[in-house]
Amino acid sequence: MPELPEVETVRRGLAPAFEGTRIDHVMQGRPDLRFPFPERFADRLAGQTVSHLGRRAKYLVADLDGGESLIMHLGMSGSFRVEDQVTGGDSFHHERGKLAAHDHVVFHLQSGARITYNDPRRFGFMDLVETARLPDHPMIARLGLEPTGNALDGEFLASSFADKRTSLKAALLDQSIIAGLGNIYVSEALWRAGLRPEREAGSVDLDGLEQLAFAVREVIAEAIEAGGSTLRDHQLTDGSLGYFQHRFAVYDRAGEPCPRPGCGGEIQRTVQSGRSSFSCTHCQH
DNA sequence: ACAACCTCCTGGGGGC
DNA sequence: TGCCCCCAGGAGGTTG
Repeated sequence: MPELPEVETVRRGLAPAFEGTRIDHVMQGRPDLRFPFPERFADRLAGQTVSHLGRRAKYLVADLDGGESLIMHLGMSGSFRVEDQVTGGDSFHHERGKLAAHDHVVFHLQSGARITYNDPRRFGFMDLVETARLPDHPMIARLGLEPTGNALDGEFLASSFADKRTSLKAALLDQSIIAGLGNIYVSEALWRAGLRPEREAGSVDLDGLEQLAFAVREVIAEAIEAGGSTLRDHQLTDGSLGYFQHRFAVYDRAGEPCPRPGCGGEIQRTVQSGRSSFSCTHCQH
């Protein structure tokens, strides 16, 4: 699933089609994804206009002019596609209820465009909440710092990681500390900072944490710039691909030489709480 | 409170 | 070709 850079890329692709156009109607292919859709989901969206499509961590948030916000999470395998100016019988076909495999929600817009949410594994979800109560939503309320701004620095990590016995890997995946990192960018950031994923979070000194904060912000910024990473499912909303995966230093590169100049180490895959970590045996400590 | 599992679900790839 | 097992970008829930 998409991590923050992929979700931000999706947001940028969707915003021009979504914002400022009325939602004529919504087709919903099933009653639930990871969770049940909220009551009268499709009816509540019909006739509304998306005033702004934003993002918080890995969540997309579409503010509606009726005072509610639509929260969308892509889970592991969710994606959107935008089809402009749907023409002829194809559109008619869709409105009659024919959905392609794993298409779960179709937004029919007044502009004539169609936005389709597809999610094979169905770990994603959508919810509606009063915009004023968005900060209190259970999935939003506990989120930590965005890794995109100045607030994420060594001091912040020092106070967040103090006395933490858990690994750096687990601490960086904890969305209540930094919100938006996932399995790929945690491995990449730790490699850039020269820190082992298994290292106890509370054991890193301030200098190391400053390097880590810098590495997280840098890798996230570069990945957003590149349009995210395309592994299996993630594509941009127009069907094109992000290309940050070509710049992975360690992710999914077990057995390859460490790309750090002069290092000479080998990248290894380890498993922590059931998830893969990739790191260099030589230059990460 | 914390940390290490397990779980939801489908599909792709590798080994035999 | 088929089958079976493992793996996958998330994260809430349960266990100890």
